[in-house]
Amino acid sequence: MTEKKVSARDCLFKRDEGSFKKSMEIIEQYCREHGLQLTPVRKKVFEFLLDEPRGLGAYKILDLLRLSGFNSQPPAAYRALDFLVENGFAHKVESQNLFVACTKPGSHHSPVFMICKKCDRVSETQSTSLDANISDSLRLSGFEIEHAVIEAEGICSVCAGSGSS
Amino acid sequence: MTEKKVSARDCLFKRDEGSFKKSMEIIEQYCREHGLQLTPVRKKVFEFLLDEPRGLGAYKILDLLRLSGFNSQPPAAYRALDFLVENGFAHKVESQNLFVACTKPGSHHSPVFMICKKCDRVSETQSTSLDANISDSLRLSGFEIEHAVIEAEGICSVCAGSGSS
DNA sequence: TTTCCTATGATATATTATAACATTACTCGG
DNA sequence: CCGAGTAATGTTATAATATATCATAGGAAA
Repeated sequence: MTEKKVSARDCLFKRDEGSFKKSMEIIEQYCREHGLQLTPVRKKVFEFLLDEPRGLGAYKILDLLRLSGFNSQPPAAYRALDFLVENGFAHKVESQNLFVACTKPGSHHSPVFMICKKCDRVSETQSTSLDANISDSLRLSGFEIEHAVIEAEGICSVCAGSGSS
Repeated sequence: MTEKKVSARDCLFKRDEGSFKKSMEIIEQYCREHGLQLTPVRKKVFEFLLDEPRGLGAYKILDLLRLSGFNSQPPAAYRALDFLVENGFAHKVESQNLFVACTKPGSHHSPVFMICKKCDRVSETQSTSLDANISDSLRLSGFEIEHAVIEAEGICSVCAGSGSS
């Protein structure tokens, strides 16, 4: 299992500074406009998520909080994540019990994820048409969708291209 | 939360005997043909799943096994579930940590679920076109799908029709 | 019979998540 | 300033979900 994957080191990468800063600024503005409190813990957790394209488990986030001086307990991490998820700043990847930063923070939507089995990167697509298609299909059967979980596991284009099957 | 849902009693229902028997016969035959051992525990777990349209958690299954005289421990339930899932007789509903019987046992596929928030029933759609659509959409972005998790939460047609919003 | 393989038993523990109640900090009306 | 109300966080405990590990049993095959 570990053998099939590239190392964490190989895979870990930072978003370019611009993208990172932009996401943070977007949610800061969104919070100001909507009267939401982007407290230090919440902001820190969002930073962690922005910084890890493979997503983070709640307890990994808890570790990171502690490393940042937050002497937190599990509920602190889950509360921050609840806040971020409820307000559309982050998503939970249900099939992996991971949390990821949203690529369109503040816009409430049902995300579509692609999870690479080789590098573990979680990519959120912008495919609203896909989302709409699913809604339409199920609505035809009389089902009213409130929320959809769509998570594809496979090999991302980068890993497929690298040929090191 | 409990208030919004119909009672377990109201929602619980048995599949008609014919459907139940048919699913069991299908997997029995499939196992014979493929040299798979449908052991008593595995068969019992599949029966439980067939009997519960709302899906069952692993520990609920463990309870049921014990009530059936199986003095089992957690690994026994998970092993039986692994067998059923691996062979396409059951699915895991990732967003709910539940297991359900497959409506097309033995045919390996990525299921599409509709989960009703009112009655908790989990329905698997037969929409291969939808599945194909998702594959196509993501493949366009260079992602090779191996497995897709598609789970819609909302209100089923029965509950929507009953009007007791 | 011995070996091998598959399944199960049994014990322990890891991982993920929440309940419940206490405390802090800030706002707002008085 | 004071006190009430609210939102967030602290704190402790525990629930719920899942797996690692090693032991045992039982049948098939050499």
